[in-house]
Amino acid sequence: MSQKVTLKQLAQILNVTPATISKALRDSNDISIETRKKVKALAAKMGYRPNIMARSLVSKRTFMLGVIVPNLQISFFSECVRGIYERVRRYGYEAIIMVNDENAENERKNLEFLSSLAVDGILIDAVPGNANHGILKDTQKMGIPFVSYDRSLDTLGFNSVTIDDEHAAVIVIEKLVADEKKRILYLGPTSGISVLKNRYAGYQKGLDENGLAFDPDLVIPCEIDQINAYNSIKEFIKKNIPFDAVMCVGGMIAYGAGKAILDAGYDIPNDIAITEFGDNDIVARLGVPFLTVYQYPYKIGSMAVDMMVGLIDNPAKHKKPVHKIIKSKLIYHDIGIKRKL
Amino acid sequence: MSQKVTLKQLAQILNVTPATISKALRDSNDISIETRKKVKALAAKMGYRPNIMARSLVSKRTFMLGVIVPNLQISFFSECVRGIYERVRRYGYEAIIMVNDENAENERKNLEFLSSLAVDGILIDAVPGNANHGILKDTQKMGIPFVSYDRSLDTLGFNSVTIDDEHAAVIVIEKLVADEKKRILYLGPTSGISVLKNRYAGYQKGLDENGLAFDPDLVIPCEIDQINAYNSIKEFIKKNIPFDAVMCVGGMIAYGAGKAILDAGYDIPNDIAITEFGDNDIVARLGVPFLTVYQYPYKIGSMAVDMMVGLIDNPAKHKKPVHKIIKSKLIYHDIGIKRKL
DNA sequence: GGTTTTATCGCAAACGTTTAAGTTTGGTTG
DNA sequence: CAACCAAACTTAAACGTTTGCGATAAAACC
Repeated sequence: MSQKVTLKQLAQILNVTPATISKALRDSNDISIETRKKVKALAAKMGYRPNIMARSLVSKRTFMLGVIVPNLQISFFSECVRGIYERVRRYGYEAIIMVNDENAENERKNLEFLSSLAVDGILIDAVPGNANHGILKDTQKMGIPFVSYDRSLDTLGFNSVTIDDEHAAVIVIEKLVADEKKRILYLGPTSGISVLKNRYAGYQKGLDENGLAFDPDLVIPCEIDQINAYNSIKEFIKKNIPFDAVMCVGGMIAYGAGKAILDAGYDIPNDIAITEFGDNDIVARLGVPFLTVYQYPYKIGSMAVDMMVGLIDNPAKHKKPVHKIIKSKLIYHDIGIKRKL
Repeated sequence: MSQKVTLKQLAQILNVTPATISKALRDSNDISIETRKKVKALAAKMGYRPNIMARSLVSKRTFMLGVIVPNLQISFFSECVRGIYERVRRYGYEAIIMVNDENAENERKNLEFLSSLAVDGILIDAVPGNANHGILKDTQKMGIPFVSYDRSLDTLGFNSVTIDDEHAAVIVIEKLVADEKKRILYLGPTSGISVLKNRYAGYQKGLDENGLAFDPDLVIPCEIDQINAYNSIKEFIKKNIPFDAVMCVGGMIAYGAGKAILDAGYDIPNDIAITEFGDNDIVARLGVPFLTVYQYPYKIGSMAVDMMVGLIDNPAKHKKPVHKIIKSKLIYHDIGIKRKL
């Protein structure tokens, strides 16, 4: 055993044709039971591993699902991925995980690779913007089905699994108001992907429903990036505009913002409360309590897989896109409270 | 454009053979410049994507590297993976990421899949135990080179990139002793993978060098699992054996142990200090200060890739296994300290 | 006993590429 | 002008599978 074992080699040893081996291994009743036994025994002994590429070339199925995820550092995403690959395996597929790092160029390469690999379907949490809409559309037309998770891609007509962002944002505001907060900052992009738009809409709706006036000065656009969030808040604090809470669109931003607030000497959450979406581990690094929207990422992932498998098995469903929305849950993290006996 | 475009189709349209298209796309100077232009233009227009499987079948190279990682929830691992895939891409490869979830059975399936995929090499952070040593050895013999990262696999003669676990553990003890800690628990497996053995050895050596007696009662075996760690500490506390610090072999364990200690009403770190390896986000969830060994996971990943590419390009290096050791850094996380102006 | 069935296997094409070797055409050389 | 050469393709085999169809022989049927 010093190079890869092939069907042909097994065939030669047993004095039959490769076809016989192939059929024997797949338990075709074209082949006698005894021959099957012999073949399987030899295959096991020689450590035979079928070549997926050769198989897929003819069978037109790879039983691989492409997964594109923004990054693996944010626990929300890694939980999604876990939901995906655990579920995928149950269906007899394998997940090919690719990271776009919130970068359209990377995502394009991911898509090109996955379509070159001829995966049976792609689960995607796409970057903001429409830079890749062309490739996405093309890839879909080539017969590769898509399901978008977390962030929906309505304009492309993909099936999707998302959360109730707008409603969740409203609930967050409600809770902040109940905590006597009155001047709530919104930190993050306000447009682009659906998630952002919905959260921003929820922010406005929440203010309205709770008798607070919308103040454009309290909306701070910033990129989805720690450093950028840090600097944005730092600059804002310099303006001396009073505020008592920051609603952040995600964990990275919440961490950067929280750090800036702490560095400025404020108390979280007494002076300024912070909230985020995703219940991300990284926010805990601040060591202060925070409010978060838990989005059941594992469930998002596994449901996206269910949807995809349905799509593959019954492409007719592709006609009308299906959108699943998962209900989120508000959580208050009491981190940093020292306990004593 | 409604199904996959192949070389053959392009050839038919341009009235040439598939071979011509293939060569044109790879800029062979077998083909005239104008033909090349025409071919490339058409390929772009039709959205042609080469079929990786067909290509790899003949070229015997996939330019894919398999990556096996214990999980993606622990930030140490996800950082390793980031180091890997970013580096891998620079070399023109793609990373196929698989998770074993610390489970030998999963890992076996991962290995079988990767070898079926005929990846050009496998980077592995293997599960404890030798359940898969057989497959690992076989897979290697079939011509797939291995590099182990984080955890080494000495007995199999794989190249490896690891950290200075033993020395790091000694430094941790040193620091704890400087903080007046005298009865230091060791929590986690003491044998199995190299990492565990080395940390345990460092624990003993550290005690010795700092004038503390080794007490087997202070060594608590437990699995690498939050719940298990929680229960282990909970049980230990019931015994009323005094202790003032816990050295945990990893983030999961540190989190479980820390929770148990807090639940029992103790103060961290004043009553009991906790330490871990990996600087994992999850420990921050406790909201208390902790001591950690930062292991430069990104560097571990990228160096493992360098090593692998070297191995692929020059298989002669396979003769004598190379072991790289990365120096770690001690960090004290001051989480949970409330700041005021 | 002739015919039909059944079991067991071989044959050969196909999947989409790559590549060494061959072919044709036209031009250059001595 | 014969001999050679380079340019620009084509041919065909190969990579490791799968699969429908055909072949053979033994068994079963009436």
